[in-house]
Amino acid sequence: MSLRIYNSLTRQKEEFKPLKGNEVTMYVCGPTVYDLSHIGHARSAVVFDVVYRYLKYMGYNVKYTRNYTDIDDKIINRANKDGVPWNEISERYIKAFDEDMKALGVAIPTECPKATETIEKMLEVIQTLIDKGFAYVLDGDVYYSVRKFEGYGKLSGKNIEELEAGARVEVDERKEDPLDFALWKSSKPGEPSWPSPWGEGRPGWHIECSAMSQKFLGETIDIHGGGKDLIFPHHENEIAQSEAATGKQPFVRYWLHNGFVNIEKEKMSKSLGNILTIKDALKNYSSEAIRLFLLSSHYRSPIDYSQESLRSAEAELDRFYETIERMERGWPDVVRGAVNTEKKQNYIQPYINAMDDDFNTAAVKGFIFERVNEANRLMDNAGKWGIDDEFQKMLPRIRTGFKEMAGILGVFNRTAQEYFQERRARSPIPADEIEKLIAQRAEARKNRDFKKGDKIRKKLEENGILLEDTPKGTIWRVKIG
RNA sequence: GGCGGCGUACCCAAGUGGCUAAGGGAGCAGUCUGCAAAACUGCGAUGCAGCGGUUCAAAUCCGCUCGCCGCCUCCA
Repeated sequence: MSLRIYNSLTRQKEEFKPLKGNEVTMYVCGPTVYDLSHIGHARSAVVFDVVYRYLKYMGYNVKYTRNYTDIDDKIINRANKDGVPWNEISERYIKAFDEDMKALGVAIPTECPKATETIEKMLEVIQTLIDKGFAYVLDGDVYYSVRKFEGYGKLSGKNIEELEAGARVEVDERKEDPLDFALWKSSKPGEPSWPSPWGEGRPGWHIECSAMSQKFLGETIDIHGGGKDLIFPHHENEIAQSEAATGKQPFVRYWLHNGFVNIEKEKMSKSLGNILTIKDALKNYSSEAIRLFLLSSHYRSPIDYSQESLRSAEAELDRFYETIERMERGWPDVVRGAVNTEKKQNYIQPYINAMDDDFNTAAVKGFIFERVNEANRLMDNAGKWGIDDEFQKMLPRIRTGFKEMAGILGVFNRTAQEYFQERRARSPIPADEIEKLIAQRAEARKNRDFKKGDKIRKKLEENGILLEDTPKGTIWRVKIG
């Protein structure tokens, strides 16, 4: 088996083969930094983070670029509203985005260029488009002439005539065709601007990605990702710009698009007022739970952010880490036993097959929990009858498999101690107070005063603390929800 | 109106031609426990929206119907 990826352009799964040997070039549309990032941005970032990690895991040398759109109407509007310079807005939200990414454990791409740092390349591409007759200048604006590009609509499955008929955009009468889009916008007084051959102005939205991908990754790139909503017009326009400018097809060999995040069954939108920022989500749930939730369905499907689904993710993490803790506490030497490479490869094959099938992280999660069950069963038996060959053999393999996948998914990758420490940090009652009550309960139990002991346990449970009596003493954890 | 997608148990979700339809959450019962918790075991879809068709064989392919959603405008 080898990696197969669903390509939005051809609408089918295709075997993945990089253009150049072992090197993979990948570009993902980053955020427009005019406000805090929301859970939808988180999904896109996490999904492509896993793609990036998996490609590296497979041994590819991956060059991954994710941009910041730091100049745009929305940023200017926000700056005017707040009464601050435009770049204060973009810098503020780039910082916020970086914090969010760090919190979610998203690896830093090879390059994170800002649009405003790539103006020169944009001017170059625009000039080429003008020279080749794909763009025209109008009073300091430059427009792309959509009809000149044969194949416009191939990604989104649209045809020009229908677009024309259904055009809902207010038509700028000066444009040669209502479908034409801006490559360069002349600036009004007081607006941020850069010098250009056509006068002071700023770039249109679509041109930046064509310019940045070309600058950092070359004229043809292997993978281009983004949310499904970017297919039209953004990615369609990128194709038109890039392929027209370079004369090379395809601009992108594999187009990947992730599905949306709904909130309690509703689309996230400003008008509904249900935008969930990453920071707000992190107030209620751990980053690992959020990440696991995001990877629990296939990346192309829509998913629903709800209290129930996030609690479910937390319950899964609890189950996973309790198993890990049990393994490492009970049989540390066995768990750390060596696994020979050939056996390991064999053993993790189901995981690899799932990832190879268009990054099926949900199936990977399913397989992990099959192994969690197996590990617990083995440990139950070992506890009863002692360890046998099967136990010696399987436990290290299971643990190794978890570690391999944890590195790719970016979840299940902590130690049990770290995990439970964080869970305990969310305790509604101070830890020392809990410890004190546990000691009191132990004393009562020693005196066979179970009534008193149970009362303490019940009181703690009412406050969200669960007790577990183990052979090695009583441990506590924070209840989910 | 055009384009695309989805509908699998109480909830989430994998499976897209062929073993008893993964896994998680919730629930019930049992083992363990002073009692619990955790863990384990068992129960839970005779069926994959409905109806037809193709096939030796379909949740999986084809057609129709119903329901839901996304894009077509800035949007991850």
